[in-house]
Amino acid sequence: MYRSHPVSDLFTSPPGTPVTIAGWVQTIRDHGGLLFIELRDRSGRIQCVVDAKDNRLLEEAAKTLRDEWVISLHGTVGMRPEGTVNASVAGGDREVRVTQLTILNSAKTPPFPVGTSEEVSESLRLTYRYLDMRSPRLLEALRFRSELTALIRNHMTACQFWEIETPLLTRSTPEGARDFLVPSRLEKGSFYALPQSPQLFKQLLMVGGLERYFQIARCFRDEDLRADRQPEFTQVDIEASFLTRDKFLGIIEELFCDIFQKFRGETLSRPFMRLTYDEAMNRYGSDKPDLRYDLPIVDLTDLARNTQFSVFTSAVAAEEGTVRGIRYPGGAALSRKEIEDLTAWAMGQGAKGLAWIKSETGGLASPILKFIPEEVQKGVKERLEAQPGDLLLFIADTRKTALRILGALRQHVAERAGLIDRAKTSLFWVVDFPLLEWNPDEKRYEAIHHPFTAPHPDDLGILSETPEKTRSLAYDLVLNGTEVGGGSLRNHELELQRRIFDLIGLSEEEATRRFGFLLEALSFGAPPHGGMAIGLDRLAMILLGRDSIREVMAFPKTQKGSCLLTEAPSPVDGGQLKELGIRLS
RNA sequence: GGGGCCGUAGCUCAGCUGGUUAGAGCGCUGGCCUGUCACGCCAGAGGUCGCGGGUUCGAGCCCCGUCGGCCCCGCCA
Repeated sequence: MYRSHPVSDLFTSPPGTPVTIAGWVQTIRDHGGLLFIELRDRSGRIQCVVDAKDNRLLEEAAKTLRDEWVISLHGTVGMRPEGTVNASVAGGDREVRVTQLTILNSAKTPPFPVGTSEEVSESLRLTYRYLDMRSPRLLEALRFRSELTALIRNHMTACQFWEIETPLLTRSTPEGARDFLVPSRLEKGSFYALPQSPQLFKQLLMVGGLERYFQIARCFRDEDLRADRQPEFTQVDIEASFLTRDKFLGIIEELFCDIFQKFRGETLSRPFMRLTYDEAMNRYGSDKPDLRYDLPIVDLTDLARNTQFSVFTSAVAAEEGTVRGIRYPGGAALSRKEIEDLTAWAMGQGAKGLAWIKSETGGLASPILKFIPEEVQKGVKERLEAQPGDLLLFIADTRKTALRILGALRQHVAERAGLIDRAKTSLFWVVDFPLLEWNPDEKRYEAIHHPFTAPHPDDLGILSETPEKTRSLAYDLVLNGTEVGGGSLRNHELELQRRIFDLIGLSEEEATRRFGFLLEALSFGAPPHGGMAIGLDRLAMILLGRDSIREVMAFPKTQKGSCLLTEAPSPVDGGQLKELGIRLS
């Protein structure tokens, strides 16, 4: 027998319990004749004692042990003598008195300290991921993720959703992200693509009458990486038939209530807040604002018109021109240099400049005040609800640019001013996204969500005349300023789907060539349906408070998409390429 | 495609204005030690300063290129 208990069970075992435990040697403290072996398994660590005066041979064997060797120990649980209790660790009040030691495997000296909190470069940890995994930090993340996945699976199954797998070898759909391609041997010159998401399949499942589907689905996108983006990642993919948008959102809300109850002990109130896209953009300059703090963006265009400040007046005179501002609580304390840095930061975001006014106990202060009439100053102060000690910041630009920069500035300011309460949860829906967006480069409309998204029924009348003003039935779920999920109701009527394809400049032949199978499916009695995809990795990352998605994946890739452990991607030998009919240029 | 930060012993780092033999702590190896828990004490080994080129009497340090890691913009329906 290798073991009778996981280590953490011993923390509550009564003294005298005979136990066999197995794991890795965390450390050995050799006092010459008396040895302490700290044994680690995935559940925890326990101190084990070997005493030469009880068993000299055992003590000699124990002396040969080294860190990270794999051993099995037999002994009895005992309480530590008075004065030797370590209150700072779990199980620090007891120890295992060893009577038998089996060496299961030796180990080379690890390239970095294993299982400690010491910081080691991430690239080294990725190269030896299996060693890094032995640390509580990574074990906790992987255990949490497993429990999260289990809860989602149980919840969805209990709600009558069926878990269905969809193909990983599928066809390329050039709309959207870049595909990873897989060459076909049987049909040389043709390629499969790895799915960016199971989007089309889940709609086909609805046409197939499955009514409620979900999947913990791996997705692949060949785009540049970020701290929260990997080339392969996991989505909780969901689709359902015969549900209105609000009914469907309710189902997702129940899932998130379950998640927050179990993992945060937090009871979320339903329904979740619904923010329209327009509200989110106008008030917070982002379609995924962090509402753990408010700090709204304020429109000052009408006031700016009545100044002699040419930056403002010329911006306002331009098409779509606007002046908007934001409060930086406590920002009046910033030095000239700090304000310059802030300006440089804003310009890095694409701002042409950053106008500012300090709100002090004595009144306002700023180099631009001389261009601003008294009553306009008063209006600005009131509208921004400026308190003494605040710094007021202004961007004059087109509406779109001004909002985007102020949205970024809002986040930046909140971080700097320490306005973000980490204990808070901000979870809400953003709804009524626009359906389409004009792409000036390609001179055509593009789907904002994806081309299967249904237009808002109230806007069907304006779809043809002003496509860009048409709202859609798309929705995003935003958690603490991160989009954790998004979806939409789909076009289940063939004619409407054809109209959308037409609007995004997809000719009938092209639409048939790419999505003919879907269009045909829609013609065979597709039910009203819609769904959503939740980013499982991101959700786990946020719930654990980690700042990188790599922290919640067992084997993540680097920013250049390589796996330092397996050294993928790698060249392949000529024979393999020949078989596939591929010649490298 | 673009911007920024980083690369010195197994690990984490220091290394001044370019100066002679590149250091520390931890780890490792050997020895001692019977209540430690970052055990302690003694001794020892350990370096392609990421790589290539250049400037210089002289480069870990300056310049150019390159490789790798991280963060960001673009990109990610």
